[in-house]
Amino acid sequence: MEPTGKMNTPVTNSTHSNGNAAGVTEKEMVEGSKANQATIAYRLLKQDIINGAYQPGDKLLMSHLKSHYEIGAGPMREALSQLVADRLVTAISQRGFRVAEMSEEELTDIYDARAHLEALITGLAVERGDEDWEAEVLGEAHKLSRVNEVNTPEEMLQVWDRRHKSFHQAIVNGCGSPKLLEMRASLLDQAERYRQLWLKQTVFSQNALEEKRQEHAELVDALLNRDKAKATELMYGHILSPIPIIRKLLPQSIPAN
Amino acid sequence: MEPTGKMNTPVTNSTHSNGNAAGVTEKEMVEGSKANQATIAYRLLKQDIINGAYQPGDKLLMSHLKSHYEIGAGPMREALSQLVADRLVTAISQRGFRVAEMSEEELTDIYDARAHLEALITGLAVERGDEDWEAEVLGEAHKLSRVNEVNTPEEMLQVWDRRHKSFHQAIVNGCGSPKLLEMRASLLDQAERYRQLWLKQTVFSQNALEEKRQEHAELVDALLNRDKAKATELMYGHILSPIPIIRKLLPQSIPAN
DNA sequence: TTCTACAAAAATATCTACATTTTTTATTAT
DNA sequence: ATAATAAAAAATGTAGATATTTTTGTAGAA
Repeated sequence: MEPTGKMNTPVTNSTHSNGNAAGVTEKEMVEGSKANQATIAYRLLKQDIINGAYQPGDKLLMSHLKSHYEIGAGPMREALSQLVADRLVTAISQRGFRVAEMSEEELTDIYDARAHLEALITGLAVERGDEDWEAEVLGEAHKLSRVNEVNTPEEMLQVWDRRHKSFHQAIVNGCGSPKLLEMRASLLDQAERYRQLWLKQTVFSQNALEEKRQEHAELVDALLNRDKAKATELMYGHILSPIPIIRKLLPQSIPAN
Repeated sequence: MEPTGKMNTPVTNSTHSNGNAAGVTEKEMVEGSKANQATIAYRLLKQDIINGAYQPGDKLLMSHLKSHYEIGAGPMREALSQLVADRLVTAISQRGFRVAEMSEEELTDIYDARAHLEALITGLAVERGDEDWEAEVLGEAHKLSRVNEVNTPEEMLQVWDRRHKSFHQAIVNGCGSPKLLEMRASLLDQAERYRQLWLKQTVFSQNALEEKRQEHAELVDALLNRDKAKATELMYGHILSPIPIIRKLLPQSIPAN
């Protein structure tokens, strides 16, 4: 099956004019710049899978990947194995790689896990967050509430999504645990394809947007009042709320080629 | 620096006489057998890192890895990237791979995250576990309490560790969330090098062993009584308890070569 | 001397092109 | 239809080429 929709195209190693004026250490410079082929492939492919350029279950033919991304088989395999670890791709030895399937079962599990984890982390943030954390949360909440003066619907979607993510990120950043944040990030990546389905429904409905605004306001209120019980409960519900919408939109798994 | 201690040696593809008598589907057979080179490398290297065959910070020279595990650079890179995802290895582009450092900071973070997560999962298990779950927990608890009639100290260590792990696994299996279990497993892998330090101290001290027995008994009691609050609290404390011991044993990070 | 800057050499990491193995598809005979 | 076989496609692995980093050595300046 041919991939659908717009897809990433490899950039001929964006010269990335590393305006290295001064005050940048050797290490910082190097780490920021030239990634290896495997890393490039990983990023492009991950984006394309999340954005739906490939369908769940699609076979990821090495010949196609090589020519499309202009990357050799070795680095491409490296990228693919990483995506397997991320659960966005599945592999069977000697039979190659496929885009991970989506299912109602997985939807339920991911969101259940996310809700519990995000609630846990939020509770810790309430206990551990300092004034800077409060300020960040408030600031991001404000920016999110002001996503109106935007141009196209497409832009609206992207801006709202970006700020919504930042808002939640600001909240959880207070938890003080890098490991919990890593796990949360991983789960969020796994949820991303499902989230995309919900996003369109929500951002383009004044009703839904207003509802979210309300939830966020209550959340901020509980957070700043350091009401742990209320904050965790609100967060739990907030994360679970998209499930019914997504369930309706979930593509029926057609036995992919 | 030369790797220390006993280390895995590649097996010349264990012919693995696949006694495929009957009733085994094609798929089941294939998936169980021949893993590719990258997978083999991943398993061996992961074991060696966890078992301390390499020191934290050790450089993982491609030339050494290739010759020692008798695996080419391509598959080896694939394995290494996966270990980077597991946080057991770090990578810097064009400068290769190193065994991840260990630190008191990370110890604290991992155990904090583990304690919260295991408590969360235990709470869910109490709510969601069925009779089979109860039976499994009870059974594993019993087997763990009977780790006496063993031979060598080395065997004692291994048997106790294995059964202790199974006991905890039986508990969390009741939570009903594959994703939460995955995250827990990942965190457990990351904790493993720290746990090993604690294990020797515990298994070879009658005092410590008795204490653990006590904790486990209380835990089982709370679980079977479906006392969620008590079970989660006990579990939280149980997971955190090794920290002081490990902290003392933690090797001082010597700037590795 | 002692330090610094530079250049060359060596070591290392990474990638590519091709060889090999395995699976899948097509074809033919039963 | 079914099973066996051959051909094609695909996945995986290897060896060697290329690019990058690190080390070493040297000459000049302080």
